[in-house]
Amino acid sequence: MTANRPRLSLVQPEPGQSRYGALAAALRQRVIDGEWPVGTALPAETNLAAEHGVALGTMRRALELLVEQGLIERQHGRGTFVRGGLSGAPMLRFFRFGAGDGEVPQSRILARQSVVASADVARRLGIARGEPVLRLQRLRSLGGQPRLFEEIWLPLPLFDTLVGLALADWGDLLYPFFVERCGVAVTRATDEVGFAPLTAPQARALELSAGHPGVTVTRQAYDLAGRCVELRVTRGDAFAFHYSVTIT
Amino acid sequence: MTANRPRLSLVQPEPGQSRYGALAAALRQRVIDGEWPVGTALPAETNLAAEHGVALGTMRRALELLVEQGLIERQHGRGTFVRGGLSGAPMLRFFRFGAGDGEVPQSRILARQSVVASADVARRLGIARGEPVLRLQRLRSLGGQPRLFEEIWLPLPLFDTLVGLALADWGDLLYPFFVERCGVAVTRATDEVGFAPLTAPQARALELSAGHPGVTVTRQAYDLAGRCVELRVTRGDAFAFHYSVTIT
DNA sequence: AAGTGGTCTAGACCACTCT
DNA sequence: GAGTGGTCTAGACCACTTG
Repeated sequence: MTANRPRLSLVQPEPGQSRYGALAAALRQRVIDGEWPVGTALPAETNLAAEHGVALGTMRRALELLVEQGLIERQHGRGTFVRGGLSGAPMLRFFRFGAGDGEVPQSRILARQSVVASADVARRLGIARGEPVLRLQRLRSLGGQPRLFEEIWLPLPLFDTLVGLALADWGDLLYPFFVERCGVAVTRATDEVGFAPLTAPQARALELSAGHPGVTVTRQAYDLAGRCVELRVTRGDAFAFHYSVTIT
Repeated sequence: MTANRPRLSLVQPEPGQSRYGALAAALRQRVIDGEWPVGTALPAETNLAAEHGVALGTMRRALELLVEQGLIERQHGRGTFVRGGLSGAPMLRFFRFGAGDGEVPQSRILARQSVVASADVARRLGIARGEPVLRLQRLRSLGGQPRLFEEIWLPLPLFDTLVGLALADWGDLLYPFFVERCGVAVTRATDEVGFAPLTAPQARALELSAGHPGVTVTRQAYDLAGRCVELRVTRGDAFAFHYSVTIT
């Protein structure tokens, strides 16, 4: 009988790269390939070190790197786990609305269409112009009061399941919903914040007057492999906007 | 003759604290106490380790902590240096002005008064209400065009030298100026961003019309020891506002 | 009690900078 | 070549979690 002992898989750092850097890259790839799904535990560090034929300290250094990058999470006495994607309602960190502080907003899809990507949308999604995308309009409310108006573009082969799904089955938070229905985990996003008066349709959706001062947050969201999987433009009342930064 | 050999100074970690954590705290205190001024080099890690009677790896861990905290900077082959305070024109990262991109704005002090701190100013500066402060109004321009209007409060025993200093001698950047004239280095700051229409005087200073959409950035700046050494409220044109964040 | 990650040691060797 | 920080090793022991 053949023992199922772990293979020795050596990692060769590229010239100028450290061994722990190469190890981190290799482990990252194995996570991307689905070897350890979100929420599951990696092998113990001693086993990983033995498997790759490096000292324990070197493997620890590699794992620390992945922790810094937000890919994994370590818990003393329990293990090393693959982190899930972004989950909260991260858009709300920009806004302060009177009552509902920390409360999850209700979501309502106002429109859904399959369209072809315009030049601008294609550029931001990193796809070719004319590729099919799913376009959504969405209104988020707190305490019955409309607060955020969103336009969302999703690349289409990837999100096919959402094209026909009954709108009642959609969740109030999109990112956990993407994981559940499409297996897409958002792990990183960039937000760009700007100021502009609201157009008439935007203002109407938010129950404000046309030309009211508005904040625009343009988000590009990426999955583990670095593909852009969502483009979202959110608009809200500029007077409800607030944001804190610490600089060092 | 007594050799000037370095004393062995043991650091006792508090219960529940790691040794490298205690070491980092001890080194931080020595920096605050002025043992190694801004820009100078700390002793080599081997010497520091020997001086504190710990292994090299432990000392390295402590130094890594201080690097993460932004206190020091390490350069391969050169040494470990105490980081200077914030220096650039960090306010400008919020704004995009047509021509002068990356250019240092001209500054003009419009008003300077010694006053007593109001309740709000005192709270934000962390001093008692009624304490003396220096209040400034300052206009920053790019290419001759006024761009930012600032109100600044400085706690007064600390900034006494600035009370009578000829306004012509002030620099275009305040933080390097604070170091030079008052020995105060700003090492950390928090910014809070919000929108509000400009009041008539604010708009006048910026050559805009009263009620024009404005951005307000409220900054509290801190020195090495964690004291708040500046409160600054900056106002500018909302249409020039832009900001990027990456979330993970 | 067994298994996990966290701390600490004592060394070797390498890569970079300055003179 | 001398001095610095960066990498890597091989081990010991501790602290936390779980069955």
